[in-house]
Amino acid sequence: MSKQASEVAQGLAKQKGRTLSAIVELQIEQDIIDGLYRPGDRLDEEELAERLSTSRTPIREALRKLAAIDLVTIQPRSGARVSRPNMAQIIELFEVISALEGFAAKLAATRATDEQLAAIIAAHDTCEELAVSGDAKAYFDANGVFHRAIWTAANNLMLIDQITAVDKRLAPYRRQITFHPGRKQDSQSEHAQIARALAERQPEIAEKAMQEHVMILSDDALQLARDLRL
Amino acid sequence: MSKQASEVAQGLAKQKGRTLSAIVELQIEQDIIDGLYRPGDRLDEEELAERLSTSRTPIREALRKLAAIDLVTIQPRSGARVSRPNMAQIIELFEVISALEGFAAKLAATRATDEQLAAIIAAHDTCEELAVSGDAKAYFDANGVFHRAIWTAANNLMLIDQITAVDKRLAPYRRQITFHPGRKQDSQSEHAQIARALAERQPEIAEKAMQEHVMILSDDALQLARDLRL
DNA sequence: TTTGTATCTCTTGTATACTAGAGCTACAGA
DNA sequence: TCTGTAGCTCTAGTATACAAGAGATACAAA
Repeated sequence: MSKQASEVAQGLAKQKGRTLSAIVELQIEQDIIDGLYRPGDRLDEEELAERLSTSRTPIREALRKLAAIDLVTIQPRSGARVSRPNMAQIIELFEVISALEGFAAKLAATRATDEQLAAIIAAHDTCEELAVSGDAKAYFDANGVFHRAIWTAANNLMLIDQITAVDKRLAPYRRQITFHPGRKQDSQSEHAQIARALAERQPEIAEKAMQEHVMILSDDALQLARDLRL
Repeated sequence: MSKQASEVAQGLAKQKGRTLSAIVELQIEQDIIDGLYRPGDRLDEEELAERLSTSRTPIREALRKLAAIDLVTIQPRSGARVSRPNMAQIIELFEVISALEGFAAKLAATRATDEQLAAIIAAHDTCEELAVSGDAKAYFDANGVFHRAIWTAANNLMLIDQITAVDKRLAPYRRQITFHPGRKQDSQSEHAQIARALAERQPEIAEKAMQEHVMILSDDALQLARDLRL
């Protein structure tokens, strides 16, 4: 885990106007989302401090912030670990995000500007191409763009914050899902249904379609979590 | 602001198994929710440290955590203030919480145990009594109990976390709403509608009723925010 | 009077030193 | 061998010292 991260860390040019604490926070968060640190991994303060060439103070502040959004779990006098939700909690998180993303789709159906709608369609088209030709990683990224385009079209920044927060916690599990064979095709037809509902400005249909789309991911994620012996 | 808080702070018996940092966090959070610190108020580290009889370190960690959940806003090298969402953001937050609480009601309609349903009805009855006889503060608290009973009946802990997080941010605005004359009666009939839908196990109706109930609060909160010249 | 700038102050950001509790280790007794 | 406990070690929690940037202040020039 240390080699690659270390190099990334060295590349951290001291950014202006940002505190070390904030830079460290972003770095650790990204490492967790990227899977460099996996759920359950210990996050030793001194080790991190050395790796990121700072004192423990900014590390501690960063860990506290990550703990506040539940990406990290701190046991008093024992230390920080990457949070490892159990199966029940993963299901619950997917339920929450399905509700939030469903709501986003519902709002988007009535509020999306023409440009925002166009962006959604464009993202959908990209997914379509990559579903056939591209590699799994590319499709995963394109999928993210599609979803975020819908969040944006809801025109509610607080909602985006909220979805993003939950999304981060699910990242370690959600990441691998689209790699499953056959899933891409299914996902595409679901996306198509959602995109159509949005284009036709049908809030209820868009909401329901999105909710179901997300909950199907939940099943896959659970399978994955099971494979990882959670 | 300092007098009352100071006394509260002195009352902080050093709790076992809890870090100072955690105690301080809870204290500041409660002070914000209680309205002791109002949106926009400056949170001076040294002043807080003296008030709570600690060094700056636990204060800083607490403030960082509160900033992570957006209850506090930190401007680098300038300090922390109680977050002050603008009107648009308040509306957005109410939209988000209406979606989440609506979802909770929907889940509760199918998942609530008999005991949980009984608790909801009981809370509703308490509200009913207080709407007629009690003071505003008592009604506000009972209202909270009613809502939380529904969150609980959704049987999804992550959802509760999420709702709670948003609820905290709205606390300064939501707090005064039930004080408005006449609102209590309206609120009660809405509660009755929700309770009935839950008892009859009708998810869609419960969801819609809850969503509307919350969005009506939004209007009141906005009026309040306007009065406070936000 | 106003505006620009230099300096100074005051708070925050970071590092380091010190304290203390959790959990491991090793040894003694059953 | 197993179990309980003493103590030891190692990391986290807290305090304090030091650095640095933002914003205030005061003065000079237009």
